Amino acid sequence: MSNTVVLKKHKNHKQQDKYHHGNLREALIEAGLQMLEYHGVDGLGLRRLARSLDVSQTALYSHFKDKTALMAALAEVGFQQLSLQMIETVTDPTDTKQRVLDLAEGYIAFALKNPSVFSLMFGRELSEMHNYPTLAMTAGKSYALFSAAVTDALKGNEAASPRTTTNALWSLVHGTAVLAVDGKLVVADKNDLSGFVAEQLSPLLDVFV
Amino acid sequence: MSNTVVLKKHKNHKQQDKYHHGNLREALIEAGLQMLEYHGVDGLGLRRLARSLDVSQTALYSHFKDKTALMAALAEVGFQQLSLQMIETVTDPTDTKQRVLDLAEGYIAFALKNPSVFSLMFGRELSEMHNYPTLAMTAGKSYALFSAAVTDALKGNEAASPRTTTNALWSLVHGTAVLAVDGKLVVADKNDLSGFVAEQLSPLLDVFV
DNA sequence: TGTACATCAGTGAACGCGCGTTCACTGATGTAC
DNA sequence: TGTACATCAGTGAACGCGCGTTCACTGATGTAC
Repeated sequence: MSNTVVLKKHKNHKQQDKYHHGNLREALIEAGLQMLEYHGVDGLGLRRLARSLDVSQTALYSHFKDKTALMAALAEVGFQQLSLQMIETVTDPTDTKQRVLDLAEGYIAFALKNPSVFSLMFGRELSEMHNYPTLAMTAGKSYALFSAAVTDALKGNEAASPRTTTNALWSLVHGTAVLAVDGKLVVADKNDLSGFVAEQLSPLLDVFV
Repeated sequence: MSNTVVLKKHKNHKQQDKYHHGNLREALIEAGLQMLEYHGVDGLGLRRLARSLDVSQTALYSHFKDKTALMAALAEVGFQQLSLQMIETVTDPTDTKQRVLDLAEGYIAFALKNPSVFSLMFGRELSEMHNYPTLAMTAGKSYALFSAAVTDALKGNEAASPRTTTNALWSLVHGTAVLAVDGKLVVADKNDLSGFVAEQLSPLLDVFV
């Protein structure tokens, strides 16, 4: 997260905490992400959120212009976590094909773990993403991560266009994620996601061989 | 559509029409599909729908148990139209590889033309799809259409599992549709969808060669 | 043929709900002198 | 060091909104006799 939690001095004075929260922006984002997963995108309400933090229902207007701005912030954190999870799933960075597969697995794992944030990140609610430049940038970084891996893996294969191949593979991974989240593709063994991903993706991955 | 429009006799008596609509169920579905596309899934409201048909806001309870039942009906019609569009897009049924490609194009064309119905069909709102057997069946038919084509195309390739390959290709097509609908993949020339689909899918379609 | 009647599609008022946003405000803070 | 003050995070009441669903009802219909 770009906005790391900073404990203000006066957090020690219990009396004063009742008025100035001191950390409301971060608290809103954290609670918002949780509420998103518990109650779905439709269940994310400003009043409900404020209630859950024991704060007046308008307090958040000191930190976000409106509901959309809050959602954009949530989506941005989502993209940061997505990138993180993708990177963390990479086992051997030197094996270019395996790297693509691992990034894909991280992508899908994130979607399964955070289905509502995931759908907020890619859904129509925030289609005016260009209104939120930092969100667009953060989303771009996630894409670049995958794009770079695919391009690397294509080295030596002059026939395939990196851009087209990236988009095709991204579609494949994204489609798998979406269908798995919505329960249309069943992940047999939840503890062996990498097995599922490999099986699901391998028939089409021979592009690289 | 399974429920074809039947003009009742009394439709000729204008006086009486004001009370008995005579065709409300079909009218609700038609108007519902329209409202879905105009105002999005969240914009689909029972009261708004009733208003648009000049009917009391509770009239629809004579035809649908509740809002979810109406949405299930809308989704079912969606799947019927999806199947139709897929079939209509097939050019040469004997060319097994081209048939897969054409069905995919029909799938994506439907999604682009009916983004909100599409997201209703696959979204979480109706995840209790098993509560609506005819919906599940109709959805199954769309899947079977694609599955059969893939299986045919794989004839002679003993290595590939039809089921796994179907799911992988479906994910690819579905992912392309979703990303295109949400504006993450840009369709350059709207009048040449088949070109876009071919370019987007071809790098991964060598499974069949 | 004419009439009594059951059926049921559609009415209209009311229920209770949660929502996003505005507004004038107040209390706590850190800072400049 | 102590005090006046600007800043601004958070308050609380109020706005107007649309929603899904319930209920007792009524009007038009087709049918059985």
